[in-house]
Order: sequence, then structure tokens, then C-alpha cells
Amino acid sequence: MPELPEVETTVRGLVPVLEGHRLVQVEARRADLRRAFPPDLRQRLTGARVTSLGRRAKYGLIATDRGDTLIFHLGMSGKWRIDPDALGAHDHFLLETDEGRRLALNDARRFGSLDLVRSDEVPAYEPFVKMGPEPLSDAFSAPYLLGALDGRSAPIKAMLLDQRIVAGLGNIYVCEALHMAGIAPTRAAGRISLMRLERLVEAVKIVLAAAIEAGGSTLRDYARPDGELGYFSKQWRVYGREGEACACGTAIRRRVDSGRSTFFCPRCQRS
DNA sequence: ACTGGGACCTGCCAGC
DNA sequence: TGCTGGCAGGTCCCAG
Repeated sequence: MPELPEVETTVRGLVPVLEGHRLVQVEARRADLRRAFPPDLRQRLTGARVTSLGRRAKYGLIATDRGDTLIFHLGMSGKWRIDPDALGAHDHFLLETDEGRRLALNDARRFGSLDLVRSDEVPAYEPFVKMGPEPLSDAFSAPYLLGALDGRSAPIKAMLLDQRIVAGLGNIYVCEALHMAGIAPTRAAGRISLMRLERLVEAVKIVLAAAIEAGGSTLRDYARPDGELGYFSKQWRVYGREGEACACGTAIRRRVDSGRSTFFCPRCQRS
């Protein structure tokens, strides 16, 4: 579920519950997700007030007045449940605020992560160190991409999924952006012209912004008890649509590389 | 250094 | 109904 737009939507949904509020209960119901939780997680968070929330790539950031930042990653199946009616087997980490609002970090596959770092050390947080620019920032531009992809023979799809090139894209939005830009996913990344990279950068920004917009429009649904953060409307043009007609009328194709599905239109997306 | 492939873990769904 | 195989939105590690 969670690529950049879903994490952004999640963070926005957490803001009204957490921002400005004190954490009165903190409970880890297991010791790890993909990595071990910090051993002093509970001690450092209990009693702390949340000062701000943010996002870097697919990571959510929750800063406290004690100078700590809780960094979460939702992996493939993670989500925050708000005021859950009952806890389930996959509710791994719990928070309760001074207002009595309760949050459960639920992650069936446990590919997610939870870390706590000093806020001034966030830029040095290991996953962030070699990360590329935010795709919605001005730093993610065609000239930047041209330089970053120079000499690379790997397919453009693989390069867009590489968080060191650009941080926050996943399988869905890469497929969608390549389709919008009319570029074949298998095209060698280093052999794409500046003009076509302009279209690609533009497509990435449009696709992500539209997904965030769609997520934002469903935010009100999260306000109800037992709401789950992270869902968004599925308005994909190619992803998950193998065999269906592209806007051009051609059947959308699916290919699999090392277990990963790529959806594309063989007519609209030329190499 | 770059590239491609597989591992990690659980749940769900189509097909038999 | 019950089993099996295939599939899933992300990283990380390894071998060539």
C-alpha cells in the first residue's frame, strides 16, 4: 500500500490526533519489525509531547519536545489504525494521547520499521544518507535526472525505483508515470533524451500530486473509529490492468522481472 | 561500480 | 469446503 502519497496521507491523518498532544501510553507488543525496535522506545516516548509530524520519502516522522523523532516505515502492508475497537494480532505498536486517542501500528507482513533518533540526527539517519531528492521538490528536475542516469544501462523503471536516484517512488507510481510520459519501462535509463526526461519528471509530479489529492479527499473517512490510514482511490491507468484497454485502445501488458510486475502499454510506451 | 535475482513474512484470491 | 499456487504497494543482501 504505501508509496509516497500513502505515507503523506497517513501523516496528514495523524496530525490532528498527535500534534500538540502528550503521549501517555506507549506499548510495543513485539520487539521488532524488520529491525529491532530501540530498547528505550517506551521510556523515551512516554510523557513526551508531539511537536510536529513530517515525511521523508516513504518514512513518516513524529517529533517530540524531548528532542527525539520517531521514524516509521510502513513496508508493504503497514498502516496506522486510529481508535481501534479491538486489537488484532498485527497491531505491533500502540500509542495513547492525553485526549484518550489511541493509535495502533498494524503491519501483517512486518516489512516496516520503527526507529527513534535524536531530531538533530535525522539527516544522518542511515536510510536517509544516500537518498535522492524528493520527487515533488524542485531538486527533482530533468537536468538532475540526466546527470543521475548518465551512463546507466539499467532499465529506467529500475532506476526510478532506486531511492538513491529519487526517493519515494514505488512500483505503482513508476508504472503510472512511465505510461504518462510515454516511455517504455525497459528503456536503458542513460539513453533517454533531456526532452523525454522533462516529460517524465512532469509525469512523476502529476501522478504523485493527484494521488495525494485523492488520499486527502478521503481523509474524512479516517476520522471514524477504527479508521485505517493509508487507503486511497484507485485511479490507475495501467497498474493492475493487464488485458484491459489503454486509452489508445491497445491491451495493457504485464511483464515480470525478478518477481516484480510491470504494467505498460506497448503502443503508447516506446523504447 | 553496476546489475539482476532472491529473501524476508503473512494474507488473500482464483482455480481445482 | 479445503487445499494449492500465485500474487502483493519495499528494502536489503549477494553473486556475477
